[in-house]
Amino acid sequence: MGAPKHSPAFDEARADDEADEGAVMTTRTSRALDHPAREEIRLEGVLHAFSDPMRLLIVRALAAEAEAAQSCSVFDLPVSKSTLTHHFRVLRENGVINQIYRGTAKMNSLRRDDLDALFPGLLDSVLTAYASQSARIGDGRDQAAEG
Amino acid sequence: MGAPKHSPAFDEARADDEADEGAVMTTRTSRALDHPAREEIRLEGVLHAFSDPMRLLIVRALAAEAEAAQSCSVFDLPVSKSTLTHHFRVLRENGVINQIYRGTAKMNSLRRDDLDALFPGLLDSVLTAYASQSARIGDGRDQAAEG
DNA sequence: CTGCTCATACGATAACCCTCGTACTACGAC
DNA sequence: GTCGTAGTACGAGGGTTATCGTATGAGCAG
Repeated sequence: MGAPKHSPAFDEARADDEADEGAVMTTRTSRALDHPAREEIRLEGVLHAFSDPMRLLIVRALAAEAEAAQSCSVFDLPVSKSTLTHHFRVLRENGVINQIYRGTAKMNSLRRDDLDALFPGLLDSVLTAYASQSARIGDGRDQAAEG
Repeated sequence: MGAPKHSPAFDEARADDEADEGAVMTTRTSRALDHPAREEIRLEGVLHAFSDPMRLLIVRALAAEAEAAQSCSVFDLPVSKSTLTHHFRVLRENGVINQIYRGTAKMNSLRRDDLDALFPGLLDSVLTAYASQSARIGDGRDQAAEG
């Protein structure tokens, strides 16, 4: 699989678009994260990102709160923080999510516009399919009682 | 990936043909291949099966000739026979395709009914997305000349 | 400044995947 | 029976992934 390797190149901080009228504006989102451009997103990469149960969980949670980005820590997943960081990175590098720093937190949101533009219906199909499957067999979180 | 591990005692299908117990034997395809039942098909597995370029090629070819199953050898893929067998197995074990023996040949067909029933729209989304992406950047087969 | 929290980086480990070549079996034709 | 064709099994290689623990850096509250 020719997944994109981790490139050490970092873009300059161009996160100064949010004009802050507040008094406190010491430092805001100085670190930048590199996301693939819309044209760079590959179907295989997106499908690979979707093919992990943990990441499917994340995507579903993100889709449920599409209007508001969420920090990495609001997810109640049975993995360590390191693993979570890994999964978020996979999702970001494959163009599935957008991550921006906001103070110490990092807010995540689905790149719905890009995915819908590139692969119409795909994200919805996957989300619907996942919901349907979770209803059938549970998703390993709180559906443990199926007998 | 935490999805289905490969058990060491998995490939028992060939010895389990049970043809002697009054089987009708209308055809000589005594070798049986184990496919997951519809309820056994997992979304992660299907997405994983789709997340490989070679398998995407196979799925597209199968979808193009949906009415007729095709043997493994009609695919003109730049991989060895062993690798092809591997990919077909992944597709079969994840519920994407159906394989039946027909003499020395093995006919492959998409499990469209099952996939559509379980995950409505997913297969079409993937096929459409793949066609669209192939038109954009080529898939290494027939879109090589874009200039 | 010190401490705290969020998240990353860095190894490290174990498992997995894609690819291959070679040897083998199953089926049909001669 | 012998041969050829279609596909598998086995075992290996090289690379990737998922998971973890621990150490580190960035930002905020005292």
